[in-house]
Amino acid sequence: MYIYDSVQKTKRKFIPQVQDKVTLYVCGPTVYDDAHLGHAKSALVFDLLTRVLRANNYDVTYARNITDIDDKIIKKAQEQKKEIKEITNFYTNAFHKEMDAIGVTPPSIEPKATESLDAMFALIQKLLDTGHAYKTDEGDVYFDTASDSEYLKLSSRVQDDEDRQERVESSSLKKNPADFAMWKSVKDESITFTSPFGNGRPGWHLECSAMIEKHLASPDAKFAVDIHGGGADLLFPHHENEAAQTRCGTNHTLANYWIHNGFVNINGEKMSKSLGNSFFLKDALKEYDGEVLRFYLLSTHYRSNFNFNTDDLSIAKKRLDKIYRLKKRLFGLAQNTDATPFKDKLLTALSDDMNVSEALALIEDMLSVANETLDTQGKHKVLKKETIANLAFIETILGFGIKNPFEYFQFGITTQTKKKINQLIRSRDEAKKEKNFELSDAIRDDILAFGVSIMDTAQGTFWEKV
RNA sequence: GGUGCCAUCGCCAAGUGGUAAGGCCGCAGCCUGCAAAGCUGCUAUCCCCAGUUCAAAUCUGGGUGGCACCUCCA
Repeated sequence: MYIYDSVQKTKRKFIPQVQDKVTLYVCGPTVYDDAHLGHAKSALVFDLLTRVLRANNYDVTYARNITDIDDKIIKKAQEQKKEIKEITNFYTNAFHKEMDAIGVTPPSIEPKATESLDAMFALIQKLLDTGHAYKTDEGDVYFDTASDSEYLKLSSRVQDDEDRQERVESSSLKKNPADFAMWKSVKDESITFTSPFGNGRPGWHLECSAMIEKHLASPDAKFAVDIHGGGADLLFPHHENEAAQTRCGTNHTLANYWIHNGFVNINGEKMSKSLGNSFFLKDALKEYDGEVLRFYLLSTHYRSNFNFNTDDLSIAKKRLDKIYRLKKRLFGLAQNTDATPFKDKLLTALSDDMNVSEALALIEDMLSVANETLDTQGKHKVLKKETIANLAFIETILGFGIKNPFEYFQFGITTQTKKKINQLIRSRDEAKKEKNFELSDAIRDDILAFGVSIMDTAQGTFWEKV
């Protein structure tokens, strides 16, 4: 297994701290709004990573947090005159539902900020005790970046105070403009949490360090986790600050390997909440099967920037269709999980920093060989058995082809329409039997008008949503 | 202004020192009553310039053109 480490900027052989066991932590969503395609991409990348690790026989503990304390959540709660919990529960549930729709396996642990306050308090206290943090007269607690000689090494940055001072609204009470809040005191009426440091709420970066310490880190481990991941924009300041807190407040370095996934752009522009061009996952799921979105978002290497457009999405559908068509040809045959050369090659490709492009090329080749053999030697039992094992492995490791192949091709078609289509197909079959091709072709046009295509096979006539 | 990433066929996209994967589209053919699906065949020397090397898309230097981060962000 090889992983590109985005901090060392090189591909490294993956060696976990404890043999056969992997700890993985990924920064999850702040639950104040619907998930967009970028959230989907990130979740898919780390879903694939855990699948590949598990296929390599690693016992993976995968934690992805839910940030349910945040200024934006509080703001939304106040605007809508709702309890914070009401907001966070709603979006957490929506997130889970949408992740399920694109085939993302739930993480092993899903810690929430609201359930990790004790761990956060402990970390703040430790950093105060060791002189890495200080409390201001206003009641805020800041991390003292000057006390950490390693600060900014993670993101390979150089300190640029002058610039930062201009750009960041800096509190005069901070010792250094780069210092970041771990605890923000709150004086107004907004919802606050009680802490040994007064009422207020935690800084964003704190929760990840605290949760990792609480749920994943072994007491004497050199690294708190084997792998830490998230979107490329999190490297600075979020991960830099997390790393500083863990380095100074615990006896380990935060992570051995860092993985940062690239962005999803729309029309060449970064999709972001502030730009207002977000494509929400829930909207995409109305138009497309979740698995098509999964295939599309995973079809480009995880580190590349990804330019979303519907043309490429429909190409992704065509490619996924091919997997399902082969499944249709083998429908109803006994499952098996035999070892095959194809499975070895696929695992090797994906174990090389998740080379999905190579994996897809291998799949295309496997599909061609299987289809060709089925065309010419329909009773080739060995080929059928092997192909079924191959398809099952594609399902397990990539999550492609998990549905009933007939239902897959009926996405978005209502029961009523299905009935009508089936009636028309029966009429057409009769016309064909009577060699009345003029009539049968006319009926076919009627069927095509429903936005489906039909195909005559030895097993009968089938239709597919285009 | 600082830091970093990228530039491969009409489009999407691997490959990162050994002589250009795959997909879409297109063309030709097989199959089909005709289609659809499936199958077969065909289509690039890698942004520009210079250098290193027996050998470079892959390394180095210089251009040009995109993009990202430096502020909440997956």
